[in-house]
Amino acid sequence: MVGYDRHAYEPFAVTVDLAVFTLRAGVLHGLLVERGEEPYAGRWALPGGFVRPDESAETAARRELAEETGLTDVSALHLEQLRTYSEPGRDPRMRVVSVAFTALLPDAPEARGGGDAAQARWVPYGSARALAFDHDRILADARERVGAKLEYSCLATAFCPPEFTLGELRQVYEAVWGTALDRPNFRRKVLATPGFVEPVPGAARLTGGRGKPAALYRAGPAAALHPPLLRTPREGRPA
Amino acid sequence: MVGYDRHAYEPFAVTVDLAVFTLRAGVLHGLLVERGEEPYAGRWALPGGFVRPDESAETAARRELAEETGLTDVSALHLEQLRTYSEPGRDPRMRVVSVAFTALLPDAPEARGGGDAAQARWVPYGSARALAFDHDRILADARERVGAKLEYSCLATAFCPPEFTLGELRQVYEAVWGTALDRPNFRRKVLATPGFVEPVPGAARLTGGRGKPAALYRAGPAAALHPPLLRTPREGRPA
DNA sequence: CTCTTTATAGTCGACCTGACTATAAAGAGG
DNA sequence: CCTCTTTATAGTCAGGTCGACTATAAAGAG
Repeated sequence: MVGYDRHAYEPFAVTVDLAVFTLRAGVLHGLLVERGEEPYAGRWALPGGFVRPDESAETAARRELAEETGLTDVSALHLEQLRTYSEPGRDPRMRVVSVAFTALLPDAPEARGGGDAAQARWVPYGSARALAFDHDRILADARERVGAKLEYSCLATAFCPPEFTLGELRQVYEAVWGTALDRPNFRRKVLATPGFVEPVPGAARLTGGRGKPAALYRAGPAAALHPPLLRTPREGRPA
Repeated sequence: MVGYDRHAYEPFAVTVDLAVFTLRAGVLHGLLVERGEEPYAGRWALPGGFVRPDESAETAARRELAEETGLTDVSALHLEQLRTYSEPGRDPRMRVVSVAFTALLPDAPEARGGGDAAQARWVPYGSARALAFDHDRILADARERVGAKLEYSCLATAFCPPEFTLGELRQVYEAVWGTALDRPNFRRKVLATPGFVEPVPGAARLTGGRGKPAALYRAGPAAALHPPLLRTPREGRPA
């Protein structure tokens, strides 16, 4: 970044795009909005919008998410920069550089449209196709990144409510990776990792559906998983 | 990215910044350029510059690196997006969004200044302090990212010439991690990972300095390390 | 009451890893 | 020439991790 004044520089439009994931009934869903205007009017796209002059990209991402989806506690969700997409021609009208983010949500409030979005909807990841711009690729990149981070970080708890069972935590891995995990082994691994989860002390037990009630856990203070929980595909029902 | 036409959007300047690393005599070095103009005139900074209207950020990164350092075979080096820095005020004069890249070089040709850089120099990582703008942070983020990627990818070979010894490969890990590794264990691990390295067939043996001559290896086809080579600090001389 | 589903405890063997010993092959310096 | 140092490489050994698997407990469905 040397010599601003020697080269003429062209102004760019800078936007943020958000790949927001959640789990609904054990299936990975992404948040999409329907475009109301050209180009790609009527097509589904990732939520996002322009960065304002006084904002960082992170701030803009939280604002746009709140505006377009009606999510309230935007300050609490897990937000992480994915990468920046800058290919010329990715927007047919002008030169747009977009900083993409990945966000993870525990609960899935039915999204409402708002702001610039005609409507917003949670779509199963496998059904999110033919999005506007290069958003197919951004969404795929985001899923791959999330899958990789599950291996060596405690990111999975970001998909869970404040108190959760180990079965719910396991479903996060199974949904994102698309593989089935051995229940006892998963339990042993998670409990053996210091700071990953900690039991809810009040002997609280609860369950959603059938089966033996499960103990509740909270996310622990750890951020990284050492050693990691590796993705080793196993034949069997893909969750 | 919905509704370009409803919100006024402000133009931004978009730049690239490069954190370029290499190994010289077993020590991690970063590439810095001296700024010739205000602001931060005379201060050291990361190489980089403005993205042109017809370029992607990746293309701009390779061009700037060639211009400012005289590196010739820019197409071969390992270049990877780090993240984008967009805080308002990170440039005192205007709103600049910068896409940061990390690059790894095997050999370290003495860098020459050029383009906008008054001069370019390889600086030991520990001595690269008080850089212009937020480049201290970018450089630190880049080193941390490289260190993490050494664990679960075959990235280390990007620091090595086409043919290298396992001792040279081990020095990469030791220099970036700042820890000493057990020689026999490192060798066992690397050779046990399929596709990480493959022996140079022609019974070629060579060495640089003292000690028994070492066998030569080439980078293999693998990109990921499964299972990973974990960073487990050990007391002893920090390389 | 039985079947299904889920949670949880535990076992067993293969494999990985860290720590360590030993041997080989070069240069440095007397 | 001899010895010391340095590096490469082979191998050993014990502890730990992990995948596969069995078993038991506790709930709901029918």
